[in-house]
Amino acid sequence: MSRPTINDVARLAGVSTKTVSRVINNSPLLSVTTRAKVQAVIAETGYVPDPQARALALGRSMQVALVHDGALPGVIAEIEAGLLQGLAGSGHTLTTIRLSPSGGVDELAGFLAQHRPSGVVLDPHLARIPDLVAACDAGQVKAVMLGGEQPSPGLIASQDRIAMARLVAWLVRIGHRRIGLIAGPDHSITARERELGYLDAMADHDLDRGPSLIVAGDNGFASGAEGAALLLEVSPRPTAIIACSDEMAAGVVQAAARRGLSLPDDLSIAAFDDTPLAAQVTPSLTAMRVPWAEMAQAAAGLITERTGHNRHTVFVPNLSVRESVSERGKQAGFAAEASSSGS
Amino acid sequence: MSRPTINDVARLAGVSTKTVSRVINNSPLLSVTTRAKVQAVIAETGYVPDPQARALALGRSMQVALVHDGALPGVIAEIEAGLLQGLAGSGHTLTTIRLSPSGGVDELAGFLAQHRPSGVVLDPHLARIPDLVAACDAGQVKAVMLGGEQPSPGLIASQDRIAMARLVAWLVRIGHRRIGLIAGPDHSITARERELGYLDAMADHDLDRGPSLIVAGDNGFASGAEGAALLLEVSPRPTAIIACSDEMAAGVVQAAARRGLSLPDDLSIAAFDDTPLAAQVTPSLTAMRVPWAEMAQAAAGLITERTGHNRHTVFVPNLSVRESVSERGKQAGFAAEASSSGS
DNA sequence: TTGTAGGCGTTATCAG
DNA sequence: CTGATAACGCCTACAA
Repeated sequence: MSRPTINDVARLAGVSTKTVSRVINNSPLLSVTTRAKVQAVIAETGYVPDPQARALALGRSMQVALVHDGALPGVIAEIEAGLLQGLAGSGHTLTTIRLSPSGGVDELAGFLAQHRPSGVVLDPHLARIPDLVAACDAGQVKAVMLGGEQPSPGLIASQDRIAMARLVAWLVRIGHRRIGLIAGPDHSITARERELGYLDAMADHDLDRGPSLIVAGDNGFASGAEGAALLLEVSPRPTAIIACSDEMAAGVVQAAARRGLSLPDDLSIAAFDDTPLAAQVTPSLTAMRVPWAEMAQAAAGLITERTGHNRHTVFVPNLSVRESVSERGKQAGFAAEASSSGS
Repeated sequence: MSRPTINDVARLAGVSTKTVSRVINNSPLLSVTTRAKVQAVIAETGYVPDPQARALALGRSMQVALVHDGALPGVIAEIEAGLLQGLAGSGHTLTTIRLSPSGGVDELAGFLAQHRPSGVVLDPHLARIPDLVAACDAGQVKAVMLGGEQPSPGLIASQDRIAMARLVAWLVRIGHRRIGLIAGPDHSITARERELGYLDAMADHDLDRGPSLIVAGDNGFASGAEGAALLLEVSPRPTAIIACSDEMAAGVVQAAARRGLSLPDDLSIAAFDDTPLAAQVTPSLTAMRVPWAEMAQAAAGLITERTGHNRHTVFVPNLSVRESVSERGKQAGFAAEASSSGS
């Protein structure tokens, strides 16, 4: 026979379909005996509710949508992995949709209206986040945003600003004074916070944070290389460059190497995010690790859970020390030890 | 009012719902006038069919599932991008599911039975591909496999074996004789073909292809580094190493750099796949470019199309020349070099 | 605590 | 060519 339906189960268990339905949905008002009886039949028959039928009746499909625009594939991959793990066993399915860089709002609204997912996870680097969140609210869909400092409902926060300040402080402590920054795109919330963290810390330490030390990037590899070319021209030359993404940092490495600099002795490089890429370039990158996968997993929980338990939704990045940063001042003999090595 | 349904459209157009249904599904037997009339109403009302209801009635949901096991994230990202593009505008949605490395067959079968996607795309590096394909067939779901030499229905082929042979031939032409290989995992079809291509070409050129020149990897970064460590011990030392994935090649770079080798002068490195990673390590990797995104797009077409037009489904990789390979002088002194730079 | 009737939006069947 | 009518599998009223 084909797949059993709820009616088959009901018949076999000698109850009504609604009772079976209640068992499936963990309705609290059910006698222990009927529940057990029904569950036995379910187990026997291998019955699984049909998501399509449920979606039709409910007006809501059991899928969560990951929305991104194709930027920072490494971060997206981490998020996807985290979501997949967080969703496993919840009966939810992961659907990925890619917004065209422009006019994504209508696309998203259309998708929501048509597919009515139970939740949406927004890539932290997405432009126009506020509009997108609004679209989700309008569509009665739980939206979860990843990244951002302020803990708020529907936000899995990461303290990037504080983390960046700590990174700078650490560089200062090991002797760096001229520290350049390759920032991310303005529209990215996390990119802005990282830049603010840099400014905070440079001010705290009373260091030069003039515009010549800050160049704009778009989080991509090429813009990292271009940014490095710019920063390596300023004089006095920075002894360290922080890039706001792993890809840009990889670009800095390549640009520096092509100019004949020896890394990390002539230039220290620090990255942010710490996706697998950070450990895979040479020299491996010291990077602030943003736990994207864990954050995504938490996001999955937020969407899945019936209760709006806003438990542990603030994450704090921590430093992965690798090879790309060296001490400054004394002799650069202290080869950085790989405290945490990637896969 | 809420979203218009097919009935609203029917009423407004003064026809039956079935007629509207026929319009939506491009049924050939429809008078031009009624079709036009209905389409006008559809345009006015902004009617969009409900995928859930359609899925329930059809017993098949308009989604295609990308199945992978988490290995080679770079390749998966490319495939995902290609699918997203190929699916755009087709009304299909992309669902990603991750199989646990073991026992994935049951997982997949369960998913198919429950969600009845219109198609499944299988990651080329997945173990147990045959079982998975069988599961798809059993579930009446179109399965498309990416990679593999033999063009066959449901296969988007890539001539990896030939491409690898060409890569080797090219290395030989520019002076390399001792060429090591870091192979991929046995269970991967593409990995096997790449290894065969290497053996073909080495035999053609009558070069040493003894077991000491071939080490097994798992496509991951770490295994590339480990493989390199092994290959750099054999004597005479290889002047070039081919890694069967970008990640492994990146590992070779790191391992070589840590031993103080200068790249590409002391060692040439070639990669396979040519995901973004290949261009982002330093030195940038010369790599055989496998057009995963295009292949995935073709896969999407195969699933989407009503007709089984097996058009252009064989792809051929081509070489991206970058920095990691250098010509080898005719004054072949591998022996001298091997002894001079032994760790 | 459990059952009955009806509807969610679409498609297929089978007449006209 | 077109249109009633019955599924598809589940869920939410409303009763009992």
